[in-house]
Amino acid sequence: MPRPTKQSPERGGARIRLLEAARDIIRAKGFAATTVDDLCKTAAVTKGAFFHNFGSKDALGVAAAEFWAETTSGFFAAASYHDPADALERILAYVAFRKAIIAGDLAAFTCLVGTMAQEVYASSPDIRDACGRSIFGHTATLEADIEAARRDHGIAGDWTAESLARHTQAVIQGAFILAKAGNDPALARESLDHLDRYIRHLFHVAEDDAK
Amino acid sequence: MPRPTKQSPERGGARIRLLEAARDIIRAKGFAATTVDDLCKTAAVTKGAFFHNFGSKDALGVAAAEFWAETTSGFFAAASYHDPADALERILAYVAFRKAIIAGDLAAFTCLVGTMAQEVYASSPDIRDACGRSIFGHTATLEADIEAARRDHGIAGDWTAESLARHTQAVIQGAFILAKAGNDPALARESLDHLDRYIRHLFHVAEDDAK
DNA sequence: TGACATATACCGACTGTATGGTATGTATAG
DNA sequence: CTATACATACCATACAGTCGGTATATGTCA
Repeated sequence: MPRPTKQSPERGGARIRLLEAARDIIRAKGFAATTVDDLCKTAAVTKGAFFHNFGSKDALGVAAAEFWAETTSGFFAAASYHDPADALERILAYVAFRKAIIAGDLAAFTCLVGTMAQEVYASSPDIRDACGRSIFGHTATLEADIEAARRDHGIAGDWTAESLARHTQAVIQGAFILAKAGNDPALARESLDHLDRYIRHLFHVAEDDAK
Repeated sequence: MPRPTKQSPERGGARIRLLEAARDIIRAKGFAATTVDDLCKTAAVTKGAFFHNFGSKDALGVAAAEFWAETTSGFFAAASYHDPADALERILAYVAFRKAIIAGDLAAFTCLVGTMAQEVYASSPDIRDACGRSIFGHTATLEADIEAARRDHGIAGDWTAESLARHTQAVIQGAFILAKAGNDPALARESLDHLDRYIRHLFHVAEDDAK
Protein backbone atom coordinates (compact mmCIF):
# COMPACT_ATOMS: atom_id res chain seq x y z
CA MET A 1 0.00 0.00 0.00
CA PRO A 2 2.04 2.91 -1.30
CA ARG A 3 2.10 6.38 0.18
CA PRO A 4 0.00 8.91 -1.71
CA THR A 5 2.27 11.06 -3.81
CA LYS A 6 1.88 14.76 -4.45
CA GLN A 7 1.01 14.00 -8.06
CA SER A 8 -1.78 11.47 -7.39
CA PRO A 9 -3.08 12.77 -4.10
CA GLU A 10 -5.49 10.25 -2.65
CA ARG A 11 -5.04 12.24 0.52
CA GLY A 12 -7.03 11.45 3.59
CA GLY A 13 -5.81 7.87 3.39
CA ALA A 14 -3.60 8.26 6.44
CA ARG A 15 -6.49 8.01 8.89
CA ILE A 16 -7.82 4.76 7.46
CA ARG A 17 -4.38 3.20 7.13
CA LEU A 18 -3.67 4.09 10.76
CA LEU A 19 -6.94 2.51 11.87
CA GLU A 20 -6.17 -0.64 9.90
CA ALA A 21 -2.70 -0.76 11.42
CA ALA A 22 -4.21 -0.31 14.87
CA ARG A 23 -6.67 -3.14 14.24
CA ASP A 24 -3.86 -5.51 13.31
CA ILE A 25 -1.12 -4.49 15.73
CA ILE A 26 -3.26 -4.03 18.83
CA ARG A 27 -4.77 -7.47 18.33
CA ALA A 28 -1.27 -8.94 18.28
CA LYS A 29 0.46 -6.87 20.96
CA GLY A 30 -2.25 -5.22 23.00
CA PHE A 31 -2.96 -1.51 23.28
CA ALA A 32 -0.28 -0.44 25.75
CA ALA A 33 2.50 -2.31 23.98
CA THR A 34 1.56 -0.78 20.63
CA THR A 35 3.52 2.42 20.12
CA VAL A 36 2.58 5.38 18.01
CA ASP A 37 5.76 4.79 16.03
CA ASP A 38 4.67 1.19 15.37
CA LEU A 39 1.42 2.43 13.94
CA CYS A 40 3.05 5.14 11.84
CA LYS A 41 5.59 2.74 10.41
CA THR A 42 2.97 0.12 9.47
CA ALA A 43 0.63 2.72 8.04
CA ALA A 44 3.56 4.41 6.26
CA VAL A 45 2.76 7.83 7.64
CA THR A 46 4.61 10.24 9.89
CA LYS A 47 3.90 11.26 13.44
CA GLY A 48 2.61 14.54 12.16
CA ALA A 49 -0.11 12.67 10.30
CA PHE A 50 -0.92 10.63 13.38
CA PHE A 51 -1.45 13.58 15.69
CA HIS A 52 -3.20 15.51 12.97
CA ASN A 53 -5.82 12.77 12.71
CA PHE A 54 -5.95 11.76 16.37
CA GLY A 55 -5.40 14.07 19.28
CA SER A 56 -3.75 11.39 21.37
CA LYS A 57 -3.01 7.69 21.50
CA ASP A 58 -6.15 7.23 23.59
CA ALA A 59 -8.20 9.02 20.94
CA LEU A 60 -6.86 6.53 18.40
CA GLY A 61 -7.98 3.72 20.71
CA VAL A 62 -11.52 5.08 20.73
CA ALA A 63 -11.48 5.58 16.97
CA ALA A 64 -10.12 2.06 16.44
CA ALA A 65 -12.99 0.61 18.51
CA GLU A 66 -15.51 2.60 16.47
CA PHE A 67 -13.81 1.57 13.22
CA TRP A 68 -14.02 -2.04 14.38
CA ALA A 69 -17.72 -1.66 15.18
CA GLU A 70 -18.42 -0.24 11.72
CA THR A 71 -16.41 -2.74 9.69
CA THR A 72 -17.53 -5.83 11.61
CA SER A 73 -21.19 -4.84 11.56
CA GLY A 74 -20.91 -4.57 7.78
CA PHE A 75 -19.14 -7.91 7.63
CA PHE A 76 -21.77 -9.70 9.72
CA ALA A 77 -24.69 -7.99 8.03
CA ALA A 78 -23.46 -9.31 4.68
CA ALA A 79 -22.86 -12.87 5.92
CA SER A 80 -25.05 -15.72 4.73
CA TYR A 81 -26.14 -16.89 8.16
CA HIS A 82 -29.09 -14.53 7.79
CA ASP A 83 -30.42 -16.54 4.86
CA PRO A 84 -32.50 -19.31 6.52
CA ALA A 85 -36.20 -18.57 6.81
CA ASP A 86 -36.36 -20.12 10.28
CA ALA A 87 -35.09 -17.89 13.09
CA LEU A 88 -33.56 -20.74 15.09
CA GLU A 89 -31.70 -21.90 12.02
CA ARG A 90 -30.31 -18.39 11.62
CA ILE A 91 -29.04 -18.48 15.22
CA LEU A 92 -27.39 -21.85 14.75
CA ALA A 93 -25.97 -20.67 11.43
CA TYR A 94 -24.52 -17.68 13.25
CA VAL A 95 -22.73 -19.95 15.73
CA ALA A 96 -21.51 -22.15 12.89
CA PHE A 97 -20.29 -19.05 11.06
CA ARG A 98 -18.40 -17.79 14.10
CA LYS A 99 -16.83 -21.22 14.40
CA ALA A 100 -15.93 -21.35 10.72
CA ILE A 101 -14.00 -18.10 10.77
CA ILE A 102 -11.80 -19.30 13.63
CA ALA A 103 -8.80 -20.50 11.67
CA GLY A 104 -5.25 -19.54 10.90
CA ASP A 105 -3.39 -16.82 12.75
CA LEU A 106 -4.79 -15.90 16.15
CA ALA A 107 -4.45 -12.16 15.59
CA ALA A 108 -6.47 -12.51 12.40
CA PHE A 109 -9.69 -13.81 13.93
CA THR A 110 -9.71 -12.59 17.52
CA CYS A 111 -11.71 -9.58 18.65
CA LEU A 112 -10.05 -6.17 18.85
CA VAL A 113 -12.55 -4.65 21.25
CA GLY A 114 -12.55 -7.67 23.57
CA THR A 115 -8.77 -7.47 23.77
CA MET A 116 -8.76 -3.73 24.37
CA ALA A 117 -11.59 -3.75 26.90
CA GLN A 118 -9.80 -6.41 28.92
CA GLU A 119 -6.69 -4.29 29.05
CA VAL A 120 -7.85 -0.71 29.49
CA TYR A 121 -11.20 -1.04 31.28
CA ALA A 122 -9.87 0.67 34.38
CA SER A 123 -7.30 3.05 32.97
CA SER A 124 -9.16 4.45 29.97
CA PRO A 125 -12.95 4.69 30.37
CA ASP A 126 -13.35 6.27 26.95
CA ILE A 127 -11.82 3.30 25.17
CA ARG A 128 -13.65 0.88 27.44
CA ASP A 129 -17.01 2.46 26.64
CA ALA A 130 -16.28 2.46 22.91
CA CYS A 131 -15.46 -1.26 23.18
CA GLY A 132 -18.63 -1.83 25.16
CA ARG A 133 -20.72 -0.14 22.50
CA SER A 134 -19.14 -2.35 19.85
CA ILE A 135 -19.69 -5.59 21.75
CA PHE A 136 -23.19 -4.90 22.98
CA GLY A 137 -24.16 -3.37 19.67
CA HIS A 138 -23.26 -6.68 18.07
CA THR A 139 -25.13 -8.79 20.63
CA ALA A 140 -28.20 -6.66 19.97
CA THR A 141 -28.25 -7.85 16.36
CA LEU A 142 -28.95 -11.39 17.61
CA GLU A 143 -31.80 -10.56 19.92
CA ALA A 144 -34.56 -10.32 17.35
CA ASP A 145 -33.78 -13.78 15.96
CA ILE A 146 -33.62 -15.28 19.45
CA GLU A 147 -36.92 -13.69 20.36
CA ALA A 148 -38.54 -14.92 17.15
CA ALA A 149 -37.16 -18.44 17.58
CA ARG A 150 -38.53 -18.50 21.08
CA ARG A 151 -42.00 -17.58 19.87
CA ASP A 152 -41.91 -20.00 16.95
CA HIS A 153 -40.85 -22.92 19.13
CA GLY A 154 -43.01 -21.99 22.12
CA ILE A 155 -40.12 -21.90 24.53
CA ALA A 156 -40.63 -20.63 28.07
CA GLY A 157 -37.58 -20.83 30.35
CA ASP A 158 -36.34 -18.24 32.83
CA TRP A 159 -33.95 -16.50 30.48
CA THR A 160 -34.20 -13.53 28.15
CA ALA A 161 -33.18 -13.14 24.52
CA GLU A 162 -30.91 -10.31 25.62
CA SER A 163 -29.03 -12.46 28.12
CA LEU A 164 -28.64 -15.35 25.69
CA ALA A 165 -27.27 -12.98 23.07
CA ARG A 166 -24.75 -11.66 25.59
CA HIS A 167 -23.87 -15.16 26.72
CA THR A 168 -23.11 -16.04 23.12
CA GLN A 169 -20.57 -13.22 23.06
CA ALA A 170 -19.14 -14.29 26.40
CA VAL A 171 -18.52 -17.79 25.07
CA ILE A 172 -16.84 -16.40 21.96
CA GLN A 173 -14.64 -14.00 23.92
CA GLY A 174 -13.71 -16.69 26.43
CA ALA A 175 -12.99 -19.10 23.61
CA PHE A 176 -10.46 -16.62 22.23
CA ILE A 177 -8.70 -16.45 25.58
CA LEU A 178 -8.35 -20.22 25.80
CA ALA A 179 -7.10 -20.30 22.22
CA LYS A 180 -4.47 -17.71 23.09
CA ALA A 181 -3.45 -19.34 26.37
CA GLY A 182 -3.17 -22.74 24.70
CA ASN A 183 -1.90 -21.31 21.42
CA ASP A 184 -4.42 -23.41 19.51
CA PRO A 185 -7.52 -22.19 17.66
CA ALA A 186 -9.15 -25.61 18.10
CA LEU A 187 -9.68 -24.73 21.76
CA ALA A 188 -11.93 -21.90 20.64
CA ARG A 189 -13.92 -24.00 18.19
CA GLU A 190 -14.49 -26.57 20.92
CA SER A 191 -16.37 -24.04 23.05
CA LEU A 192 -18.54 -23.04 20.12
CA ASP A 193 -19.59 -26.68 19.84
CA HIS A 194 -20.77 -26.52 23.45
CA LEU A 195 -22.60 -23.28 22.71
CA ASP A 196 -24.30 -24.91 19.74
CA ARG A 197 -25.35 -27.84 21.93
CA TYR A 198 -26.67 -25.47 24.60
CA ILE A 199 -28.82 -23.55 22.16
CA ARG A 200 -30.22 -26.76 20.69
CA HIS A 201 -30.99 -27.93 24.21
CA LEU A 202 -32.80 -24.66 24.96
CA PHE A 203 -34.94 -25.04 21.86
CA HIS A 204 -35.46 -28.80 22.21
CA VAL A 205 -33.94 -29.72 18.85
CA ALA A 206 -31.65 -32.64 18.04
CA GLU A 207 -27.92 -32.27 17.82
CA ASP A 208 -26.30 -31.90 14.45
CA ASP A 209 -24.54 -35.11 13.49
CA ALA A 210 -22.40 -33.58 10.76
CA LYS A 211 -19.90 -31.69 12.87
CA MET B 1 2.59 -3.41 55.07
CA PRO B 2 5.80 -2.05 56.58
CA ARG B 3 9.25 -2.51 55.19
CA PRO B 4 11.37 -5.09 56.97
CA THR B 5 13.86 -3.28 59.15
CA LYS B 6 17.43 -4.31 59.77
CA GLN B 7 16.47 -5.03 63.37
CA SER B 8 13.51 -7.31 62.69
CA PRO B 9 14.54 -8.72 59.37
CA GLU B 10 11.71 -10.67 57.85
CA ARG B 11 13.88 -10.56 54.79
CA GLY B 12 12.85 -12.44 51.72
CA GLY B 13 9.49 -10.71 51.93
CA ALA B 14 10.26 -8.54 48.92
CA ARG B 15 9.62 -11.33 46.45
CA ILE B 16 6.18 -12.14 47.80
CA ARG B 17 5.17 -8.51 48.16
CA LEU B 18 6.21 -7.92 44.56
CA LEU B 19 4.16 -10.89 43.39
CA GLU B 20 1.14 -9.67 45.33
CA ALA B 21 1.60 -6.20 43.86
CA ALA B 22 1.86 -7.74 40.39
CA ARG B 23 -1.32 -9.74 40.96
CA ASP B 24 -3.25 -6.60 41.89
CA ILE B 25 -1.78 -4.02 39.53
CA ILE B 26 -1.61 -6.18 36.40
CA ARG B 27 -5.26 -7.16 36.85
CA ALA B 28 -6.15 -3.47 36.92
CA LYS B 29 -3.83 -2.04 34.27
CA GLY B 30 -2.59 -4.97 32.24
CA PHE B 31 0.97 -6.23 31.98
CA ALA B 32 2.50 -3.73 29.56
CA ALA B 33 1.04 -0.70 31.34
CA THR B 34 2.35 -1.91 34.68
CA THR B 35 5.82 -0.46 35.24
CA VAL B 36 8.57 -1.88 37.38
CA ASP B 37 8.45 1.34 39.40
CA ASP B 38 4.71 0.82 40.01
CA LEU B 39 5.41 -2.60 41.42
CA CYS B 40 8.32 -1.44 43.58
CA LYS B 41 6.31 1.44 44.99
CA THR B 42 3.31 -0.74 45.86
CA ALA B 43 5.50 -3.49 47.31
CA ALA B 44 7.60 -0.87 49.14
CA VAL B 45 10.87 -2.20 47.80
CA THR B 46 13.57 -0.73 45.59
CA LYS B 47 14.50 -1.55 42.05
CA GLY B 48 17.52 -3.37 43.35
CA ALA B 49 15.23 -5.78 45.15
CA PHE B 50 13.13 -6.21 42.04
CA PHE B 51 16.00 -7.15 39.76
CA HIS B 52 17.60 -9.21 42.48
CA ASN B 53 14.48 -11.40 42.68
CA PHE B 54 13.51 -11.33 39.00
CA GLY B 55 15.93 -11.11 36.15
CA SER B 56 13.57 -9.03 34.03
CA LYS B 57 10.04 -7.71 33.85
CA ASP B 58 9.13 -10.73 31.72
CA ALA B 59 10.53 -13.07 34.37
CA LEU B 60 8.26 -11.39 36.90
CA GLY B 61 5.33 -12.01 34.56
CA VAL B 62 6.13 -15.72 34.49
CA ALA B 63 6.57 -15.80 38.27
CA ALA B 64 3.30 -13.92 38.76
CA ALA B 65 1.45 -16.50 36.66
CA GLU B 66 3.01 -19.33 38.69
CA PHE B 67 2.23 -17.53 41.94
CA TRP B 68 -1.36 -17.18 40.74
CA ALA B 69 -1.54 -20.87 39.91
CA GLU B 70 -0.30 -21.81 43.38
CA THR B 71 -2.48 -19.46 45.40
CA THR B 72 -5.67 -20.07 43.43
CA SER B 73 -5.26 -23.83 43.45
CA GLY B 74 -4.99 -23.64 47.23
CA PHE B 75 -8.00 -21.37 47.37
CA PHE B 76 -10.16 -23.67 45.24
CA ALA B 77 -8.95 -26.84 46.92
CA ALA B 78 -10.09 -25.46 50.27
CA ALA B 79 -13.49 -24.29 49.00
CA SER B 80 -16.66 -26.04 50.15
CA TYR B 81 -17.95 -26.89 46.69
CA HIS B 82 -16.08 -30.17 47.05
CA ASP B 83 -18.32 -31.21 49.97
CA PRO B 84 -21.34 -32.82 48.27
CA ALA B 85 -21.17 -36.60 47.93
CA ASP B 86 -22.68 -36.48 44.45
CA ALA B 87 -20.24 -35.54 41.67
CA LEU B 88 -22.80 -33.56 39.66
CA GLU B 89 -23.69 -31.58 42.74
CA ARG B 90 -20.04 -30.74 43.17
CA ILE B 91 -19.88 -29.44 39.62
CA LEU B 92 -22.97 -27.30 40.06
CA ALA B 93 -21.61 -26.11 43.40
CA TYR B 94 -18.42 -25.11 41.61
CA VAL B 95 -20.36 -22.98 39.14
CA ALA B 96 -22.38 -21.46 41.98
CA PHE B 97 -19.14 -20.74 43.83
CA ARG B 98 -17.58 -19.04 40.83
CA LYS B 99 -20.73 -16.97 40.51
CA ALA B 100 -20.76 -16.09 44.20
CA ILE B 101 -17.25 -14.67 44.20
CA ILE B 102 -18.07 -12.29 41.34
CA ALA B 103 -18.82 -9.16 43.34
CA GLY B 104 -17.31 -5.81 44.17
CA ASP B 105 -14.33 -4.39 42.35
CA LEU B 106 -13.60 -5.89 38.95
CA ALA B 107 -9.86 -6.14 39.55
CA ALA B 108 -10.56 -8.10 42.72
CA PHE B 109 -12.31 -11.07 41.14
CA THR B 110 -11.08 -11.23 37.56
CA CYS B 111 -8.40 -13.65 36.43
CA LEU B 112 -4.77 -12.56 36.28
CA VAL B 113 -3.64 -15.24 33.87
CA GLY B 114 -6.59 -14.75 31.54
CA THR B 115 -5.80 -11.05 31.37
CA MET B 116 -2.09 -11.62 30.81
CA ALA B 117 -2.53 -14.38 28.24
CA GLN B 118 -4.86 -12.18 26.22
CA GLU B 119 -2.29 -9.41 26.13
CA VAL B 120 1.09 -11.11 25.71
CA TYR B 121 0.27 -14.36 23.89
CA ALA B 122 2.20 -13.27 20.82
CA SER B 123 4.94 -11.12 22.28
CA SER B 124 5.99 -13.21 25.28
CA PRO B 125 5.64 -16.99 24.84
CA ASP B 126 7.10 -17.67 28.28
CA ILE B 127 4.38 -15.71 30.05
CA ARG B 128 1.74 -17.12 27.73
CA ASP B 129 2.77 -20.69 28.51
CA ALA B 130 2.84 -20.02 32.25
CA CYS B 131 -0.69 -18.62 31.95
CA GLY B 132 -1.74 -21.63 29.93
CA ARG B 133 -0.41 -24.00 32.58
CA SER B 134 -2.39 -22.12 35.24
CA ILE B 135 -5.64 -22.13 33.29
CA PHE B 136 -5.50 -25.69 32.02
CA GLY B 137 -4.18 -26.92 35.33
CA HIS B 138 -7.31 -25.54 36.91
CA THR B 139 -9.65 -27.02 34.31
CA ALA B 140 -8.04 -30.39 34.95
CA THR B 141 -9.26 -30.30 38.57
CA LEU B 142 -12.85 -30.43 37.27
CA GLU B 143 -12.43 -33.35 34.93
CA ALA B 144 -12.64 -36.14 37.50
CA ASP B 145 -15.96 -34.83 38.84
CA ILE B 146 -17.37 -34.41 35.36
CA GLU B 147 -16.30 -37.90 34.41
CA ALA B 148 -17.81 -39.35 37.62
CA ALA B 149 -21.06 -37.44 37.17
CA ARG B 150 -21.30 -38.75 33.66
CA ARG B 151 -20.94 -42.35 34.81
CA ASP B 152 -23.35 -41.91 37.72
CA HIS B 153 -26.03 -40.39 35.52
CA GLY B 154 -25.42 -42.64 32.55
CA ILE B 155 -24.86 -39.75 30.14
CA ALA B 156 -23.63 -40.47 26.62
CA GLY B 157 -23.37 -37.39 24.34
CA ASP B 158 -20.59 -36.53 21.94
CA TRP B 159 -18.53 -34.44 24.33
CA THR B 160 -15.65 -35.16 26.67
CA ALA B 161 -15.13 -34.26 30.31
CA GLU B 162 -11.99 -32.44 29.26
CA SER B 163 -13.78 -30.25 26.75
CA LEU B 164 -16.61 -29.43 29.16
CA ALA B 165 -14.08 -28.45 31.82
CA ARG B 166 -12.37 -26.16 29.33
CA HIS B 167 -15.69 -24.73 28.18
CA THR B 168 -16.48 -23.88 31.78
CA GLN B 169 -13.30 -21.82 31.90
CA ALA B 170 -14.10 -20.20 28.57
CA VAL B 171 -17.47 -19.06 29.86
CA ILE B 172 -15.88 -17.65 33.01
CA GLN B 173 -13.15 -15.83 31.09
CA GLY B 174 -15.63 -14.47 28.57
CA ALA B 175 -17.94 -13.41 31.38
CA PHE B 176 -15.11 -11.31 32.81
CA ILE B 177 -14.62 -9.57 29.48
CA LEU B 178 -18.30 -8.64 29.23
CA ALA B 179 -18.23 -7.41 32.81
CA LYS B 180 -15.25 -5.21 32.00
CA ALA B 181 -16.67 -3.93 28.72
CA GLY B 182 -20.01 -3.13 30.36
CA ASN B 183 -18.42 -2.13 33.66
CA ASP B 184 -20.93 -4.32 35.51
CA PRO B 185 -20.21 -7.60 37.35
CA ALA B 186 -23.84 -8.67 36.87
CA LEU B 187 -23.01 -9.29 33.20
CA ALA B 188 -20.56 -11.97 34.33
CA ARG B 189 -22.99 -13.63 36.74
CA GLU B 190 -25.58 -13.77 33.98
CA SER B 191 -23.34 -15.99 31.84
CA LEU B 192 -22.73 -18.33 34.76
CA ASP B 193 -26.49 -18.81 35.01
CA HIS B 194 -26.46 -19.95 31.39
CA LEU B 195 -23.57 -22.27 32.14
CA ASP B 196 -25.46 -23.74 35.08
CA ARG B 197 -28.48 -24.29 32.85
CA TYR B 198 -26.32 -25.93 30.17
CA ILE B 199 -24.78 -28.39 32.61
CA ARG B 200 -28.18 -29.30 34.04
CA HIS B 201 -29.42 -29.84 30.50
CA LEU B 202 -26.46 -32.11 29.76
CA PHE B 203 -27.19 -34.21 32.84
CA HIS B 204 -30.99 -34.14 32.44
CA VAL B 205 -31.68 -32.53 35.82
CA ALA B 206 -34.22 -29.85 36.65
CA GLU B 207 -33.27 -26.19 36.92
CA ASP B 208 -32.66 -24.71 40.30
CA ASP B 209 -35.58 -22.45 41.27
CA ALA B 210 -33.72 -20.63 44.03
CA LYS B 211 -31.40 -18.46 41.97
C1' DT C 1 -9.87 34.82 -15.20
C1' DG C 2 -6.46 35.57 -11.90
C1' DA C 3 -4.77 37.10 -7.36
C1' DC C 4 -5.07 36.24 -2.79
C1' DA C 5 -6.68 34.18 1.58
C1' DT C 6 -7.82 30.23 4.19
C1' DA C 7 -8.23 25.43 5.41
C1' DT C 8 -6.77 20.71 5.11
C1' DA C 9 -3.54 17.05 5.20
C1' DC C 10 0.58 15.93 6.00
C1' DC C 11 5.96 16.10 7.01
C1' DG C 12 9.98 15.50 10.08
C1' DA C 13 13.03 17.29 13.47
C1' DC C 14 12.90 17.99 18.22
C1' DT C 15 11.89 17.49 23.51
C1' DG C 16 10.99 16.16 28.25
C1' DT C 17 10.16 12.42 30.70
C1' DA C 18 9.36 7.67 31.84
C1' DT C 19 11.16 3.17 31.59
C1' DG C 20 13.73 -1.18 31.87
C1' DG C 21 17.90 -2.31 33.27
C1' DT C 22 22.88 -1.91 35.49
C1' DA C 23 26.73 -1.17 38.60
C1' DT C 24 28.26 -0.69 42.96
C1' DG C 25 27.79 -0.67 47.83
C1' DT C 26 26.17 -2.60 52.43
C1' DA C 27 24.03 -5.08 56.26
C1' DT C 28 23.04 -9.61 57.98
C1' DA C 29 23.05 -14.83 58.39
C1' DG C 30 25.44 -18.85 58.68
C1' DC D 1 34.58 -15.41 54.87
C1' DT D 2 31.03 -16.07 51.72
C1' DA D 3 26.38 -15.88 50.06
C1' DT D 4 22.06 -13.62 50.36
C1' DA D 5 19.00 -9.84 50.24
C1' DC D 6 18.54 -5.93 49.62
C1' DA D 7 19.56 -0.25 48.74
C1' DT D 8 20.97 3.74 45.78
C1' DA D 9 22.68 6.19 42.10
C1' DC D 10 22.96 6.05 37.51
C1' DC D 11 22.28 5.15 32.25
C1' DA D 12 20.69 4.56 27.43
C1' DT D 13 16.78 4.33 25.13
C1' DA D 14 12.05 4.59 23.84
C1' DC D 15 8.08 6.95 24.25
C1' DA D 16 4.02 10.26 23.63
C1' DG D 17 3.49 14.49 22.25
C1' DT D 18 4.98 19.39 20.05
C1' DC D 19 6.12 22.74 16.67
C1' DG D 20 7.20 25.07 12.63
C1' DG D 21 6.86 24.18 8.00
C1' DT D 22 4.97 22.71 3.04
C1' DA D 23 1.94 21.18 -0.70
C1' DT D 24 -2.64 21.13 -2.36
C1' DA D 25 -7.59 22.17 -2.58
C1' DT D 26 -11.20 25.55 -2.18
C1' DG D 27 -13.44 29.78 -1.73
C1' DT D 28 -13.96 34.75 -3.04
C1' DC D 29 -13.68 39.11 -4.75
C1' DA D 30 -12.21 42.39 -8.45
